[in-house]
Amino acid sequence: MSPRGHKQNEQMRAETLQKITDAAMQVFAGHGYHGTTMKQIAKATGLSHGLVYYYFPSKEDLFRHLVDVALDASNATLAMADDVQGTAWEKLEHLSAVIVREAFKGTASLYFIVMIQAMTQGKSIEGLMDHIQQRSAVHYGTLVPLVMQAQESGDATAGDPVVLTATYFALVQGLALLVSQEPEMADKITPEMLTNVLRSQGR
Amino acid sequence: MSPRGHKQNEQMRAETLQKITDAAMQVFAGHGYHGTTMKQIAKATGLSHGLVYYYFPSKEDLFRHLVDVALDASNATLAMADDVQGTAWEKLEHLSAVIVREAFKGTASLYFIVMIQAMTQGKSIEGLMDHIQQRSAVHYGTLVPLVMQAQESGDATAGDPVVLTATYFALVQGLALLVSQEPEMADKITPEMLTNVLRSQGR
DNA sequence: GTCTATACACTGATAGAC
DNA sequence: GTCTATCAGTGTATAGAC
Repeated sequence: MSPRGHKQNEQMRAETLQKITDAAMQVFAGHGYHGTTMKQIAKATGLSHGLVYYYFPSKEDLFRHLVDVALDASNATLAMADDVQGTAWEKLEHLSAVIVREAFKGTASLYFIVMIQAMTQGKSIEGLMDHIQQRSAVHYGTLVPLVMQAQESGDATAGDPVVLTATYFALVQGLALLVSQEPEMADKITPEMLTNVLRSQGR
Repeated sequence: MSPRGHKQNEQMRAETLQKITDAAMQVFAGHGYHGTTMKQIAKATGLSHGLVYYYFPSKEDLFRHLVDVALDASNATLAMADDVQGTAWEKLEHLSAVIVREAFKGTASLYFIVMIQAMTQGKSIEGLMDHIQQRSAVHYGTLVPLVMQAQESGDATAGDPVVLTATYFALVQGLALLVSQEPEMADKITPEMLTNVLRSQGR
């Protein structure tokens, strides 16, 4: 095999992997973990049933992969918020703007649904809940300090910053769920609606 | 059979029905619709597998029943908010207080999870989504007018009242999801956190 | 009303041809 | 790498005894 042949193979493999990931995200988001069959996923990719097992050893592994994809995306978005310049409050405003602009539309919106699926039916999947909890801790690690800074400057409302951050996440997830039911809502959500849960009265 | 015998039978029947409903709510909330087996439910009630089918013709019907129980509870809570005296804003504050006090603890918290299950994996259940959408419309019917009044008096923030109401519901659902993952959060949620999404700045 | 036993369909996963 | 054929296990639902 020539090096080029190798590279082509690897690229093909990556493409197929991506195709399976996308299709699986779509199907899982619609029917949940247990409600989704490997045949459905295979059909959605246009590939054969057995081939999916060639890329993922089991349905469970495939689902775990999707959860990690979703968590990676969340991490990336949160990390980005820290990179922009400005006060803590401005960073939070920017984060909210990015979420409203990107997270509720297209494929990204499915990430939230799959995460909710995992949270509400992941009991049967060994260690999944713990995995999510651990990786979610990273989210709090980046957002809580920002909220605390915003509290010190008087922009954010008082109270336990961890609870406040959790509320912010809760609203984002709730809105994602709403949009999944009524897609036309996606365009009506504004960044202010997100920041309002953090905002101190009188500002 | 004497009339008394009849009554006793009916009461027994009602009790068994309630027992199945409660157990099913618990199990479905933990594993989702497809992830739950009728055997699990039977085991949770302590009754036999076949008996559950004597009360509910199918797993689907049982699940539909649970969804309706949850929707009834939501309706009752919202209707109660309208009954208290005071301004529209005070009614909303009262509603938030009731939700925080009751909805996130005990059995009531399972209602939210089952509703979320239904929304995120109900595609396979014929007509369920439409049913939910229709009954949810009633929720909006009672809450939107309240929000509009609160906007006119300047208590609630401006913007499409329907979207604002949807955001309120989204936060409640998101918080219910949060509490299901971290029960200790239940005691840290305050009514103000709910009303904040509606509150106009400067009040 | 309640239980046990069973029929039947489906799904996750594997084996082996190409 | 990709496909088809197949198996073992499980789940819904029913039948029939008590």
